[in-house]
Amino acid sequence: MNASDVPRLAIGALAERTGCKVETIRYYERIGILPEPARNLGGQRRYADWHLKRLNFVRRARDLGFTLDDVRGLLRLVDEQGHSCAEVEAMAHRHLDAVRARLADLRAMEAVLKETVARCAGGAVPDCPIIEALFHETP
Amino acid sequence: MNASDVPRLAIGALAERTGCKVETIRYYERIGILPEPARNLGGQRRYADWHLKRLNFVRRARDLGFTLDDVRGLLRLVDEQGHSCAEVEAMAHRHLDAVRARLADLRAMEAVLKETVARCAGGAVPDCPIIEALFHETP
DNA sequence: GCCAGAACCTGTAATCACTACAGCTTCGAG
DNA sequence: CTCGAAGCTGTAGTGATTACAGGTTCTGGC
Repeated sequence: MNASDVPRLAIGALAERTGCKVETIRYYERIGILPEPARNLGGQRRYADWHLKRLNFVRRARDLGFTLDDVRGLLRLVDEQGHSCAEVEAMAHRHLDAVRARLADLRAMEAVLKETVARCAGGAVPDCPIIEALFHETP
Repeated sequence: MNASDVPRLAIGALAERTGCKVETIRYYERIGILPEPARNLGGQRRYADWHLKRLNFVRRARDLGFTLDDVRGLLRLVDEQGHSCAEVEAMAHRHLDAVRARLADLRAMEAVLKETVARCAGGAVPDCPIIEALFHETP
């Protein structure tokens, strides 16, 4: 048995080391993102080092905005044999495109909000330019 | 009775004119965002022009990223007497800050993704730099 | 006036990615 | 041995829709 296969981390310790919440870890197990760990005699989860690595992988991918379904795909590419790096690159590139689309949306939102807020003079609501804009402007 | 109070629009027509889906309109009614319209003899919803205006307001605010709770707040400011424009401006400004924070997040994500994807050479998965990055890089 | 099919009705469940709770058991330090 | 922290399972709630299922009503052509 490899040293990294020895189950020793309790779920709280794993949470602390990965920045995930305990509930999230159990959730990932339930939906098949994180494999079931060993249990001690009392029935509590005990994680090995490879669980730690895998969960960190998941968390980093999530931080970069990949969906859990994306993560499932990435993990499958990691686990199975015979996939080319190009498949990973394609997934990442699709995701990058999605991020850029969202960025464009947000930039447009920011511009409109900034412009609208700037017009506000602090008068009464009936004449508020922000309200007016929402009522009348067609985007 | 004012002309804009005459109930005449069916829900489908309202959906078409606002860009909302029919189900969304019924949902807004259920959660109290859009007041209950009149019904015809057969029990179908018939909307007046002010419903159209109000729903357009909601849709524009949502397009700018306000939550439905924000929208409720904005509508309250519009409906009630005695609120100052400054309250609206404060809400909009808070929202603008949130949008800018999200923009910063996304820009960071974009940078990491771009850099990571660029390192990919198309080899086999075990050596894929994207996978490596996810496994090993600490953000 | 009749009929087909489109539009509408209600109520409920699914989505996504968690988060929170209730009510219990187990662990580990003193 | 005791006690509080940490863990367990199962379920329900979040936000903002969307998607049914299974029924009723409307509308345009004949």
